[in-house]
Amino acid sequence: MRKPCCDKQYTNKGAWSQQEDQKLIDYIQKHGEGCWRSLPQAAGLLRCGKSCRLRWRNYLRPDLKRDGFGEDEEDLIIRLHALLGNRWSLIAGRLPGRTDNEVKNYWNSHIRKKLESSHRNTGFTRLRAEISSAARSKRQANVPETQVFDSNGGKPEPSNKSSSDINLDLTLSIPSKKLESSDEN
DNA sequence: AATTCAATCAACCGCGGTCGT
DNA sequence: TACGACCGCGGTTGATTGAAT
Repeated sequence: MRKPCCDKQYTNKGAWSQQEDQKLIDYIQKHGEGCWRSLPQAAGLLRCGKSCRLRWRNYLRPDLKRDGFGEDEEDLIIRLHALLGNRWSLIAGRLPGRTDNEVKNYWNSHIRKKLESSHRNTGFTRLRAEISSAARSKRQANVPETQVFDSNGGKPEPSNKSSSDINLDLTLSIPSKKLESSDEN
């Protein structure tokens, strides 16, 4: 049987210090993202692997954008959320340099309120209608709302594409590479 | 200037799927 | 095949910061 991933008795919790960050960065730069279970001990960190993974992926990764969300990103999140629901990791996968946690936080703190208020006014109404109609046509084709991959190799149906020029191709791929070629980022 | 409240975001928790023994 | 650990994900919490009073 496997050993437990960490002994919680001997792990730190809470905010990460600069030294901890540096240890994690140094270790991953040398050895890459490997086994999170053994990483803390190997890197000399008193953290559980889960915490290291989260810190790296949400904050320390060099390819992360640290600036605010742009309008196009916000628009894309709204559209993807309409298609995927709360599949934050999938949504983040279409946004280079963004993490699932970041997208989730942004949705909960900004977009949700914006959409709620726009329901009363109009702002996003047209967009929402567009999204709903796309979702409706998918349902009519007997595709569950969150089932965006088809059964033959993961390629989405061409008809699932919205009228927008935003890339809603949900084929599994390395997002940054794929988007580098199609986006201006 | 002090206090209160709301917004934001990093981090934790628990669950489900996958994989190793 | 069963059991249990690992990994990744989504939901939630708590600390911090800024605005309002």
